[in-house]
Amino acid sequence: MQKVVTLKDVASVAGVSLATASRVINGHAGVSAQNRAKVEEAIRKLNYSPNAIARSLATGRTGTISLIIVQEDPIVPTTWSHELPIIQAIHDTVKTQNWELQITMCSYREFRQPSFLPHHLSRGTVDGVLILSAWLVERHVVAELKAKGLPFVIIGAHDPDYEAFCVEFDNTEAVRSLVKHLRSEGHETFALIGGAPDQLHMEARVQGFVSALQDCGLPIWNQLIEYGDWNVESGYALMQKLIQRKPRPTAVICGNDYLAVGAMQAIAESGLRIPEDIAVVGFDDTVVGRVTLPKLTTVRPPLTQLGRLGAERLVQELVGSAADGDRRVVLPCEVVIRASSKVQTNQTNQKEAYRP
Amino acid sequence: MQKVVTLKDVASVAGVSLATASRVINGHAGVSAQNRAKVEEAIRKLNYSPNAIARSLATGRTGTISLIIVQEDPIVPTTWSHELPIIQAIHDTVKTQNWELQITMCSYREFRQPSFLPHHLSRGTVDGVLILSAWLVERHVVAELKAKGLPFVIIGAHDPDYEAFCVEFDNTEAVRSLVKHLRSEGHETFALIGGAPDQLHMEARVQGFVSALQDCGLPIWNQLIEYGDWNVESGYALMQKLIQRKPRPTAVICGNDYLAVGAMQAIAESGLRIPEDIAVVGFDDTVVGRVTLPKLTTVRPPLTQLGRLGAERLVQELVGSAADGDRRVVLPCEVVIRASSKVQTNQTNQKEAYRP
DNA sequence: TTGTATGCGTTATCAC
DNA sequence: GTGATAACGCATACAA
Repeated sequence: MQKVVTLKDVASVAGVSLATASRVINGHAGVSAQNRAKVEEAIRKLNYSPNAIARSLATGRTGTISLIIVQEDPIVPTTWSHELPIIQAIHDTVKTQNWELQITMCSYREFRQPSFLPHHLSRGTVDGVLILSAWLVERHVVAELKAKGLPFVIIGAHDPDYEAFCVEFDNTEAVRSLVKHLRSEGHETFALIGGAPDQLHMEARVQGFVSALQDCGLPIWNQLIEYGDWNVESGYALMQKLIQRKPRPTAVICGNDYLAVGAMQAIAESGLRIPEDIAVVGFDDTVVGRVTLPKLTTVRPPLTQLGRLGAERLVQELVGSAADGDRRVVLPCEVVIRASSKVQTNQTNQKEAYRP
Repeated sequence: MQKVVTLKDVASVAGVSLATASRVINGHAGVSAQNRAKVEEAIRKLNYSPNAIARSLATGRTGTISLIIVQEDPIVPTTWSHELPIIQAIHDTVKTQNWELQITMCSYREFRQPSFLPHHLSRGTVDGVLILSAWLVERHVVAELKAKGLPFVIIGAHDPDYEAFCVEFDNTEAVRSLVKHLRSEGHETFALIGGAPDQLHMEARVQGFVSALQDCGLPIWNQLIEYGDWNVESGYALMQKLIQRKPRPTAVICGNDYLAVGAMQAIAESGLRIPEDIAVVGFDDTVVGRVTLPKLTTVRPPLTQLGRLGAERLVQELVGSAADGDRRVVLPCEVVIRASSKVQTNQTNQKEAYRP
């Protein structure tokens, strides 16, 4: 337990006042080169580093950002694969800009409670907040943050009135692209299976699904939409139901790759062929979609970009350099077409580079 | 931006001194019931909550724990699936005990640099440290933390001298169990493929592999050990090499499930059967092992327990209730036997419940 | 350019 | 029981 060295020590060793030492530390102008050198020497000699707590108390700024990760309850491990690149990008961006990151995870249920935010943020230990959620961020949350004067950014979701800055990706357009692709493969009977319908991205995908079918002039009764969980088992079970339908769908869009893999298993067991009898597409481009046979057509959301943009925006807000741009940023997704939705014309079993 | 209410406001509204108000807040004895009530009333009325920063400065304690996640460089997303349950468990444990969690990720290369820890921890903003790593935590890191008087716990690794408290799981014994299982299936020629050999758990697995073969009385030349990355592509490539070997291994133990899936693809392409010609087993029990055909035998490490125990231990240390037990905790793994290593005797295609 | 003095919001140590 | 008051370590307005 080494004696903790304070600014006072530095000042006395350097033979200057506390104020001068402080000025050097903070790079303020108006210090003679001579004194500056002496202070820097003392700092090195004493191996001094400022106490961030004391500094925070004096300045009113903490230098830390709170990341609130809103999750399913109970937690679904498979959704993690979707959130991780976002979190990673947030972390890297925040750290690069010399901010600390404090992470809190909570369920959507907890997050909605009126007492959650006050309890979590009343400590005065953070300067800004990032909310990573798949659900609507309700008005009272936005109001609470605004009342506290805490800058915040919503990542992956938005608030009902689009009052807050948010960055999302375009789920609607992604599904529309999938439908278009499947349509070009000759499909006419579509189904959609997904996880919890209360999540915003699911809502957006359903919307894309419906609107795309309308655009194609396909009758509404062709819509077959089923909800379950975000996992393999759910995909399996829902697909079994779909196979019984008349007319049987020939193209199934799944809310994520796990659902899709489950669906593929159900199709294979029933003796039908993929994609000849039923085409399957997933969402998220996770590794499971690359180890199935056939490989899975899927959607690759710009997760890293999402996290980076959200974090960058918050930091800008915090340092006061935020431009007055659109409050809502919607990023496009990339559709990755593989064999599960496209009948191979040439037999070149193209090797695809592994993309994490 | 609402006016921030301080303890002074509470005291004046309650008509007592700062000290008395503080005593009530902190639940100290020696306050009259009458004054206590008045203060509590004022707190409610003003919606007061203490400023954690000021409190930290006064007490010298911050109430936050730093979690340092040491990762591959560049980051391998697949290792995340291994770390996530640990992180989740750490988070939940820490939060339940009313501590804040500050998370930092860094590469092993960064972590090793002598300047990393000082830079990261010199701010005085954390009371304790959790290190989540797959690599050896070097002496200078341990020394640095001890010098700072910061309690810390190593999760998933250890230091060279076992001076620090650490919690790991038993990789050696897990591989020994796998070998024993495969031996009982009649295998005599074993191979091991894994990721980076510098990681501690890989080292331990190799050790288990070698010792188990010795125990079985199998000649050392039968050892076939190959290293690559932790992903599907690596498993595919390494397996292709192994297939060429004479004698050809009939049982392959893979460092994780992704490697195993890649290996299975290579075996399938070569026209060999799993498990009749070559048995394959993985590690980690991730979802990919449940969507392959046949399903993958694997090892399920006690990840949640690992995180919980580590975090609990640190908290005990911080509140001074740590018992003087073993400094090293080694948790057993569970072997999950599926069709990729066991020739089915009965044709009941048993449905296994999905376990995240 | 430099130093003195005050405040940041708490806790804790005294006297009372 | 209670209330001044001195820390805690730093930043900064102000005076010099």
